[in-house]
Amino acid sequence: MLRDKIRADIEQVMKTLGFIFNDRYTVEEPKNPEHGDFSTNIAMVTCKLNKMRPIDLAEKIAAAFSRKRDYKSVEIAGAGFINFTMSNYVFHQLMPVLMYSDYGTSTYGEKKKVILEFVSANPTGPLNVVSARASAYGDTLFRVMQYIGFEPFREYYVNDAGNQVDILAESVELRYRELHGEKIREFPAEAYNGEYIKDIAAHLNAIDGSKLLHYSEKDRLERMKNFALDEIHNMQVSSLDNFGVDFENWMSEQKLRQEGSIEEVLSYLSEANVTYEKDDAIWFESTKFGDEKDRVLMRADGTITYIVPDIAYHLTKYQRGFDIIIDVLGPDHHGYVPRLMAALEALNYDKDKLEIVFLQHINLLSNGEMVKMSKRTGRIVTMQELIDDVGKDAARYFFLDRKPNSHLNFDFSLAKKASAENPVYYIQYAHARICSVMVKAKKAKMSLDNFDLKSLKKLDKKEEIKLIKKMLSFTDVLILIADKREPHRLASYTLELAGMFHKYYNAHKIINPRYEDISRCRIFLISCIKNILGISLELMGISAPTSMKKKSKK
RNA sequence: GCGCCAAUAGCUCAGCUGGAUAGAGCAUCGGAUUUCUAAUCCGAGGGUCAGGGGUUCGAGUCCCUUUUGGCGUGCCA
Repeated sequence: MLRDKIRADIEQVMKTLGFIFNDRYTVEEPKNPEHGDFSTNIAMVTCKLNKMRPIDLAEKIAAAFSRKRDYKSVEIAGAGFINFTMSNYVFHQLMPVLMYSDYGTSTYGEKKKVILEFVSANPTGPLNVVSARASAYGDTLFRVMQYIGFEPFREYYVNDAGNQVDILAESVELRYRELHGEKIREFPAEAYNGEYIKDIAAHLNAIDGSKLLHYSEKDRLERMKNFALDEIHNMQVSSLDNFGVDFENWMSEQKLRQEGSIEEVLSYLSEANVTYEKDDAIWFESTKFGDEKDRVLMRADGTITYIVPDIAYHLTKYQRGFDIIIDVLGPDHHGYVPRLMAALEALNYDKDKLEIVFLQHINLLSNGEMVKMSKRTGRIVTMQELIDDVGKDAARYFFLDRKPNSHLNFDFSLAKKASAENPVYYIQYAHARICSVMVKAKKAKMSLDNFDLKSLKKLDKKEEIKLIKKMLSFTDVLILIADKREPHRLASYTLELAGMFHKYYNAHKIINPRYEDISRCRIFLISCIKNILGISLELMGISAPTSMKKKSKK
């Protein structure tokens, strides 16, 4: 927010002085507070353009700034940095916006339509912790984008057709027949073997009883497939709901197929002249577009491979008019990107609109030992278990607070124990603490009614200015998150703000009956902090409690 | 073999389009409550940013290379 002002001032000075510049320079907040509030490298970046030594150029620019009231001091340091220290009133003047309940919103996104596809786990079992990571990531990115003026749309693609779901049906069938006294000697290795399959079979049996035994195999499996898909879908929806995640749309592959999209894709590709027949199969010449080998579209037996509906699905994203298409995928899918891109290119779609974000795997540990997860064997830790044990808030924070592209180790048993030490409590505590102080303030008859904004100048402590600065940078953080698709930055930002508050709280008394003016200014300040913590938590899908229940110490 | 991703403190991880003395939490050790919630705060120790080159005023960040690990390289999805 302030950064824009500094940039504008810098460019105005450069123009007045007749110096050449481009937008390659930066304005940033130096780590070292001795270097002022903001710092720019413009003299170093443009010295060659202006044929001057960086120091000399910096001198001239700084001199022009010294006449501006908003700047307390402008100094040159290092190889040619220009360090700005703002007058305190600049911060104070901006403070009222920090109180707005929609502080940070903007029109930055220009109503661009964004489709965010995430989770999209196979409908063959309960969601696992990997989906929890995807949920936390996708949903928070969605909320932030929406907050700053994009028009995002959450979508879950359901692979409810094809091989995997046939195996699902067969797995249910085995358990069903078991219920009817049949002994299954050896459960096939490729079948789904989790307890939930038994539950589904039992549920189905409770409804249909033994009548399915008299169906033809085809009809029976069809019934089992649809029943299981339904049950699992409900399980997934409920876990996601418990995690605070909703989708605008669930796109069914079955439906896509029924609508004839498969035939469409096949004919488009053949019209584009990029298919051929070999070994009785139909191939897509994806190598023409950078893929490492050609891909089969239709097998000799007339069934299609998964990539056809996948292409069809992606075409709908274009046809529905999205400006930005974001796929959030697991790392085991990166091999498939080139063939998808190849298809888009072959069909003349703008592949630059499609962005793929890869979330790296989670190494799940239990008591320090690696847990191998597999849906088939049923050895998985489900998202629901995670929510039950760690709590929605902590779980969301935990999975959000790391950049998408790094692997992460998650010790499940540790997380259960350590939940009280989770940073999310630190943040929530800051929020609750402020609420509590405000209740106290009310009792002390110190309200913000008739508050004179001019008195804010009494907030002149170093920590106070730092806090205001931090809050003013919130708008920049949100933009950065949306642009770089990195919602983990919100977790870090919120943690930092909470930390700054806790330090401030310990260093300075907020309510002091002897200094009512200052007290009221401080109440104003912490109200702003509370506001922004609340907004951040809401964007992360984490609750903002007004009080914390004390847990007994161990 | 080829391709993608990663490697930062004992552990888990940050590090904004390249910026000045690389940070936080946990763990370890030592302190703080006549005071608005101690789920807090203050302090200490702890680093060859995997190794080596390069680009430039300046590299944890960009490029090349080596090493290590994960994943991919199906007519599974």
